[in-house]
Amino acid sequence: MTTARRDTYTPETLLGVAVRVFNERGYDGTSMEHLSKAAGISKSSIYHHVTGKEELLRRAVSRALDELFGILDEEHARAGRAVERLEYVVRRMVEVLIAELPYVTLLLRVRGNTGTERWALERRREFDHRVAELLSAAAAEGDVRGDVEVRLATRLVFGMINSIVEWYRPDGRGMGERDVADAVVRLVFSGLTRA
Amino acid sequence: MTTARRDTYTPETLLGVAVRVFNERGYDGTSMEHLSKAAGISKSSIYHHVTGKEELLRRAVSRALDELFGILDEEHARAGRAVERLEYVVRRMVEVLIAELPYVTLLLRVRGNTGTERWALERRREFDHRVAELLSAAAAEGDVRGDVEVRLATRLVFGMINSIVEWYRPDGRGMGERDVADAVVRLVFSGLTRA
DNA sequence: CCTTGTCCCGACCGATCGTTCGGTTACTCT
DNA sequence: AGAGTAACCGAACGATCGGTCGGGACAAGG
Repeated sequence: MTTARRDTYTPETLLGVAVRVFNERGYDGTSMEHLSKAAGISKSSIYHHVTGKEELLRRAVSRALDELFGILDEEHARAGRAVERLEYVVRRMVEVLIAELPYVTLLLRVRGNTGTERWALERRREFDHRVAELLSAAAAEGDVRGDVEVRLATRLVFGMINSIVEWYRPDGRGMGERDVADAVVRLVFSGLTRA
Repeated sequence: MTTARRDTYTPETLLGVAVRVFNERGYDGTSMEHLSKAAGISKSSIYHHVTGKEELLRRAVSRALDELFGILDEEHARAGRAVERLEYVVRRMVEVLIAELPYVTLLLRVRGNTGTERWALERRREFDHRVAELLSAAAAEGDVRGDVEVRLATRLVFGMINSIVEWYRPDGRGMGERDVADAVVRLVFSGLTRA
């Protein structure tokens, strides 16, 4: 049992392949046969590393959820004026979305057909709720406009941020995560209109 | 062949049922058996009305695309300052999304596994491009900020608008499409920050 | 009455689904 | 050299997939 090992799969490296295929074809649209072709091993070999298709999904969405909830525990998300904490969380969400792009992409597309998917949807709702509370606090402190309902605004802002997974591709020397985060923060807080 | 007919399916009424199930379970996650249960007729009877599963998808996304492209032909989308045409298109997109909610929802979720899905993706890209041109024109006329790239801003605005299908439910006397459209226009052009 | 066509059904098709199983290869450790 | 085991494979499982087929119920039109 040496530490150095290669050109063989671990659950983690197999997960990388699976998540990529899941995102290309959709979870339901991906068969174990598709996964085996993409991984270059036989269908039955996959079961040597993981218990089945659903474990791959669970591992992937867990990783994404852990990263997102981690944001809320960071210092800048817990101290200061609510509007500043909100801006920090928005910026960090963009960064996490891009850093963990395939995993978050998968998370944002689950429909709720299996137990794992329903659990993921529930945790997502919990995260949304935590951010909505931030926005609500910022409104109470008078730092954001009061003529748009908090719940509605939260959903629209989440919609903007989450849409990143639909088009961002990390091709060399396009825009970096910093550029995207800046643009999102600017649009969310100041809008399109000329400053 | 009288005109008055009822309590029997037409391709259109069957489509309504199918689109609802597609949105609940995902297109790939929906079997013809699921559809037959939801429609209350046998699986084989479905083939009396439509040629198969994919025709249902094609009819649904076509309807959504026709409504969206229709916006661009309306008078207010073709005359006036670009920024005003853009605001009109944004508002009308929200209205169409809500009026044709299940059909647009399905359109926004296609992945590209079949020919029909790839065609839908292509037409969506074409629509996005048309709106991006509007935003570009508004920037050239000096009415929107120049420090956010047009292509990036378009995608983010689309992300915000399209996210409506993920949470809007037409339950009686919640917020109407007018409220949502107002909020979207306000956020897109002026942002969250207190006016 | 009988024909015609609409609407629907149960039974069934070959293909593919996620998963299991028995066995083989190849490397590590003693 | 021999034992143990991690990584892998082909073949096959029952279930379900999208779709086909021949025929029955029923109303309209002659």
